Amino acid sequence: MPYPAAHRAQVRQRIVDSARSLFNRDGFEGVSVAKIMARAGLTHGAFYKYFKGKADLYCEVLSCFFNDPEWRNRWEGVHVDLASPQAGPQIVRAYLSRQHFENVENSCPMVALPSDVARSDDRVKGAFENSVRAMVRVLDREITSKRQRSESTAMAVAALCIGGMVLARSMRDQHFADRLREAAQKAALLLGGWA
Amino acid sequence: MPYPAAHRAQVRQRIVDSARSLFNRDGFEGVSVAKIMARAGLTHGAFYKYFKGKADLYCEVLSCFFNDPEWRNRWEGVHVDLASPQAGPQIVRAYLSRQHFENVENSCPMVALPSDVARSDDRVKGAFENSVRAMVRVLDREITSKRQRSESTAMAVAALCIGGMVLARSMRDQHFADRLREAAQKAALLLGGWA
DNA sequence: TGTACATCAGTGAACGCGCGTTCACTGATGTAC
DNA sequence: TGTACATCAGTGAACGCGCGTTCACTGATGTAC
Repeated sequence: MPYPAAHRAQVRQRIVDSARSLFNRDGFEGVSVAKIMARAGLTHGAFYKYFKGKADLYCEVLSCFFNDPEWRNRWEGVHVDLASPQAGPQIVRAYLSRQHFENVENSCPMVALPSDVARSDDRVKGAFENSVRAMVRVLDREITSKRQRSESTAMAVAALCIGGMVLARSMRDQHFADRLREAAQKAALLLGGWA
Repeated sequence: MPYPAAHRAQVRQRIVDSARSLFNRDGFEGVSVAKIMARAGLTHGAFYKYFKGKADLYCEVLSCFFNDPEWRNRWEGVHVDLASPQAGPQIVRAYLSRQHFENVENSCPMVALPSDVARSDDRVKGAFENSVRAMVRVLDREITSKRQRSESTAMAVAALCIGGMVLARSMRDQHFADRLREAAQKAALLLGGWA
């Protein structure tokens, strides 16, 4: 077999990385297959050797963020140590950090794409739901160590993290955006019992 | 002057109403000028007699929801009385109600469109920001009556209302969506001091 | 009341464009000998 | 080691399509007389 097996996996990953950046920045409909492939260093024709269609790639992008253990190191200067007893507040602070706010391309797709997803089909929603569930699970574990019946709280903290960031990103006035982000952070820490 | 003055205003309003429903359902890029006009009972050519372009109409849709006092009666069976001492919790319950969740076309555009807006230009963001500010202002007034320094809390409650609904709308599993929505509602009532 | 007319609301063909996807092809690669 | 070859990664022209916007035109309307 010509070409080493690793080649295919590497190229595929390059396409997914390119797509995540571009979908985060321009949304599903704002990005063309040709642009994704160009950023990955290829032309559009090769795309269909790797994916069934544009929607398939979208699902993969939506699934890969919280499942990828690297997400914690994605925003420069922001530190999350899941083994620390401070993991809960660390996650909230990282998620609602200015770094995450500014780094749109390396953003969590849950912040950049939720209204797109709400209009998509069940496959896309399923991929998105898995990411939300993963986030709620992590938060839940950090909260249960302190109180009982925390899943509802974990969901609310996730909604505040994601919703606060979505809202802040849609503001024209950067100062108002900062205040929204900080208000969400403060309330999330309060809800989680970390204030 | 042929045609009564009211005619122009009525037709314009029909276009805006049509656009709000369609943008809510399919997003800015998912809706064509021709579809908006067809729903308003016209053909696409007439559009440019009323608006400078598609983006202008989008700004108008984003601005008109909270400024329109009718928003409180938009979801069947949901009651909000701003004069009542219970106005705060009433707003939260209405916003995070199942009726608002299900009625996508008559939804608040802040729920249906935030990730679209985050990718748009400053005019669009400005229109969206005005709606968010209007919501925060209403919530703030309801909270200050109970505590001091509440603007940060009002912002967090708004982020929970909007963010909780955005997230719930993006779920595949309707049961999980309900739980998210109810968790956000519970936490928002707690934060507002109405629990 | 009836009629000619100016106004302007609305129509629909046309424009240039970028899209997702297909497919016949080119050419780089590792393997067999 | 050198060479012929099978495999398949990648190319780019082509397809049908829907888009936002423009514009010359049609025709419904209220008004002037």
